[in-house]
Amino acid sequence: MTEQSPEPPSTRERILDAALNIFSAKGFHDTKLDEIVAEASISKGSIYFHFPNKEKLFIALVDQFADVIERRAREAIEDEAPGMDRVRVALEAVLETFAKYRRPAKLLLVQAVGLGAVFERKRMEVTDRFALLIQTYLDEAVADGSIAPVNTHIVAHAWMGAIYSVVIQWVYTGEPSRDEILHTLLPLLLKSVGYQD
Amino acid sequence: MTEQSPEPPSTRERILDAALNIFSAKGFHDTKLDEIVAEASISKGSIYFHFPNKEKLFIALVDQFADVIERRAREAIEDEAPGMDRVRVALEAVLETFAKYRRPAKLLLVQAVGLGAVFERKRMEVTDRFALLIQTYLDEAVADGSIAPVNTHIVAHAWMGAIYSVVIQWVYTGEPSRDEILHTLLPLLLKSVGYQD
DNA sequence: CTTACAGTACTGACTGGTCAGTATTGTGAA
DNA sequence: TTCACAATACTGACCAGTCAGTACTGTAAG
Repeated sequence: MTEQSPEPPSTRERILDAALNIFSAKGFHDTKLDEIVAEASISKGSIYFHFPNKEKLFIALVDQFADVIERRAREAIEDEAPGMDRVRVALEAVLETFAKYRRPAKLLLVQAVGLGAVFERKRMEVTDRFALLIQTYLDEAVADGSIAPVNTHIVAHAWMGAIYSVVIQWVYTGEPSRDEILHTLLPLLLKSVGYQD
Repeated sequence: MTEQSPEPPSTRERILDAALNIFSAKGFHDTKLDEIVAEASISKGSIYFHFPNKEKLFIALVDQFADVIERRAREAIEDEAPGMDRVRVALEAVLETFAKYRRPAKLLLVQAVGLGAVFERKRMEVTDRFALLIQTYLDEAVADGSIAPVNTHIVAHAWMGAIYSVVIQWVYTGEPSRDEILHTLLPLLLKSVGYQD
């Protein structure tokens, strides 16, 4: 994730890196802290120095990636005028980001689901955050007449699910390709609210 | 699920019932077999008489509900002529079924995700099964000219994700209502491939 | 009909491996 | 010598899975 460091990565970063690798591959419960210790070539004590427990370590990774996604989307629309173009570039940015980070994508979209109540809340928080982001821009587009009025709340969730599902499929199989996704999914979503380029 | 029995439910059924309740509420790992034992008023040994282990018990529930969904979809299209109408009634049937069975829906869409490798395979199996079903009917619709040619594989996965996402939202919050979902999501999906009633 | 044996369904106290988390000690920089 | 950080050995709660035993039903031979 953080690839600008010229200095050797800090212990904390090495833990996060290793944790990301193993959590994303095996899921939360099947990952032993001792595996992370081995992968990162650090000690168990270090993990508990930098993180209060296994759960918080996992959630730190989820938050980290959710932040990246949201930041990229916001950066992308920065110099677009309000309207449907904003929606388009935001979607492009999100899809690009997922495509670039396969492991974090799997962590967020697959491994963070179906864990107990604590994680459920986190998952809903992230989901709502993304859905609201989409909804805001959709509402803008409705307001300025780019698209016809719709229940943007449902549309936002439907879009999110569509993206998630296709990205998950890609995470597992490598298919469809990044380009195919962009060229099929993007028009599909835009058409679904009656918008054509 | 099986509501025709006049006799008291068999032990096996009581186990499945209790397991559904608890698994769907707390997830796989946070559910103790002893809780299922208490809820079903049976003994721990009984579970192991009827099921080889906890994992298989969970998967039995997943399979059970996946079968129901698929059966209802197939029944619904039975006397529709090929074309986009089949797609529409199948979607309606699936949404109705999810709406009718909230707990199994949560089990399938949330609790069956993010568990280890064994469950991953099962989840993909179910996902592919549904996606292929949708894809088949979409291909029919393309073939007979109801809609323009598209990558039906991607569309199928996108639709599934859209449905999942909205249903999950409904499972947790009760919103949007069954009717709202039908009246917003269904046109949304149909429009996404350029089809209008 | 009754006794002996067998098969099936179920019980619940017990066990043993696992693994998150802790206690303790080590170390090198300021 | 202090303090931030790291290494290691250890603990004990937890819980899936086991198994010896009970209950009940069937059945067939004497």
